[in-house]
Amino acid sequence: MTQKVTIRDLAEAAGVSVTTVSQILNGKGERFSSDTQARVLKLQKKLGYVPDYNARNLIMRSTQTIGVLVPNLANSFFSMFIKGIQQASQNNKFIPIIFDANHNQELQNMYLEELIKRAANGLIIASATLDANDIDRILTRNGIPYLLFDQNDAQIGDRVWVDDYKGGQMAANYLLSAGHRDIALLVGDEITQNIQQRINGFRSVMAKYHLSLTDERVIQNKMTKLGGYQAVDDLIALKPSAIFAINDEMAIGVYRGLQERGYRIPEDVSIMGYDDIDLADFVMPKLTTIHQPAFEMGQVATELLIERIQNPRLAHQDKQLPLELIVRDSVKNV
Amino acid sequence: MTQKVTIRDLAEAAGVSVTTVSQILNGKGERFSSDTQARVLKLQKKLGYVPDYNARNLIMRSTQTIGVLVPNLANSFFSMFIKGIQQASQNNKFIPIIFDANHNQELQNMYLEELIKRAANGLIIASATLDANDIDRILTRNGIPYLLFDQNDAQIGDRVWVDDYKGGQMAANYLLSAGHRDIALLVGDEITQNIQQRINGFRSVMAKYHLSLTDERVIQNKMTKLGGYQAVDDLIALKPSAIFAINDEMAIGVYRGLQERGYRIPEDVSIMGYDDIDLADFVMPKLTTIHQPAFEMGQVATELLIERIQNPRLAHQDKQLPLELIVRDSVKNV
DNA sequence: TTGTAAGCGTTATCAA
DNA sequence: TTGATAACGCTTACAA
Repeated sequence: MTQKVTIRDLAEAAGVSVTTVSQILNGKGERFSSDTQARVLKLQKKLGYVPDYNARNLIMRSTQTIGVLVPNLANSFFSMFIKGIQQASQNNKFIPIIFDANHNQELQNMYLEELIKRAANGLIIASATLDANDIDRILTRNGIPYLLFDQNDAQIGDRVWVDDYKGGQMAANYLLSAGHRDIALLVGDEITQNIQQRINGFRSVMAKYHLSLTDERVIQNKMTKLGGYQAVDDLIALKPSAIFAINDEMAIGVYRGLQERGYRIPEDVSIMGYDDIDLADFVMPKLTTIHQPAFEMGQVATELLIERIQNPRLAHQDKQLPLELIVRDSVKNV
Repeated sequence: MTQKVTIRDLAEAAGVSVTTVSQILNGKGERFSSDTQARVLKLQKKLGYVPDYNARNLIMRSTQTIGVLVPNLANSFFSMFIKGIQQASQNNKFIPIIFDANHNQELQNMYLEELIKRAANGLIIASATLDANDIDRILTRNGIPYLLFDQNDAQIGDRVWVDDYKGGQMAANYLLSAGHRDIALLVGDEITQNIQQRINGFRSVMAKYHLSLTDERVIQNKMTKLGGYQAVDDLIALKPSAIFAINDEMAIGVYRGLQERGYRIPEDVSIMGYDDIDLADFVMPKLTTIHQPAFEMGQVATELLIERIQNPRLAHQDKQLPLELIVRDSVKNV
């Protein structure tokens, strides 16, 4: 339908060989007479010749593509993460292909395979539903470097990370120093490694205060606004003075559930989130939370991955980014 | 680094020819003994063989790819739109490549070119910064079908749309029948064709009430939460009893600005949005808005495009989807 | 029931 | 200065 003009047509029209055309068009044509060069270039324009992408890649073995798998595009954390990826990719002349696995394992497998098929030069996988060892097996076998993120087993491969343990501690310290003792924890239904760390960090500080977070004070639900909303009855039953939601999306769901039931935030119950999505600054009251540098994480992940692609023998890369406590208005001193 | 597993490796391992492997893996292997078939399939899994995309496309001449250009991934409307695209693509065995043009014309041109290079079979362009005629020229010359969305000139090519004029009317009717007369309008800084329609529809109803929306009652800013927030001083200066924000993102920014200044919604000023993003249901008070079926729009756009790809001679396609007034709590009767 | 061999459009090697 | 020719990994007539 498109591109009927091949390099052969062009060569013929110019009365030279395909080698000549190829070399000239790829900037390796200094050795040819300027006459020939001019002729080829001119005819390329005239015939509208565009090298066939597939044929080219077949031999070049580089698609300048990285694949990206996220669990949910609609989560602001991931849209920021993706924007970071796009930015860094662009700077390095790579193209990111993005898939939303929709928290669905089957879909994720399908996309993973699709990305391998399309000869992505590297992958960023920010999705927890696949087993890290499975990923490693299939990708390593295909010689594709990758970077796991938010994963069950982040030890494999390069790594960009934040200290979730410390993040959990920061949250706990803030709540406890504000005087809260009756704390409930709201987490997702998939406890990934990094989130487990958050929980552990949180618990460690509680322990220092000789408080314990028993299992019945830990509520699980989907890691979305709706999940947070649906967890509200469970949370209320615990009569907490403060709730730590494991991400901002859930926290915002909790807002709605509490407010619908007439609870005031933070007068009746304090809320603390995690992520610092753009929205956290736009809800009422503004959400106190732990800032994760999502955009920067996307950038750095991409940069590490591209370095790895360009130099596979590189030593293990590991980059940590800082977390930050963002105090807003959703936690009250008691 | 491990070498990529080729069809030859697999054939060798199975003790058969590459033809056999190729046929079996492409579902044309009935003629081979079930023993052979089983062996090949099993070894494929074991070796993790994935056909080379470039080599395959080189022969098959179809990338099964559609390109997608959106102005801003972080806007929930577009994340939903994309989810619809992904869903429909998946059903039709296509893969969407998604780019966030970030409201940046240069970036958009770059991505457009990239998509052509990569031989995308079709494009969905939901981004207003390119001139529709430019797009048409470039894409038509390359024989790539496309579908414009949210564009300046939606007449070209296939079309999936909602009746924005009517949407504007619905919003106005609701505000006016709630008794509001001092209305301010908040719009984006790029007035695309569809948004102009919204405004026109809104104005037409005002006119019926013998009210006019003078230009100084129309405030412009970026179509983001932050843009809405930044517009608040301008809005307040107009002392409106109600504000119609041209999208929900902006409405939510207005919420914050008003609430920070001590205004109560809807007691002191009513707000009406447009889009019905997931968030609209989670802010306080819940946002009254016009529902656009973003997910479905993505689905339908994709289906139309794929039909067009598979049958280029098809007559002009045009599909309209319904809007709906969603009454929540941000507009008060006066 | 299976295999041989000819391409697809490109770039890279090496000889002329 | 140039050009044959051999890959690249795959699908598909056509043979066997």
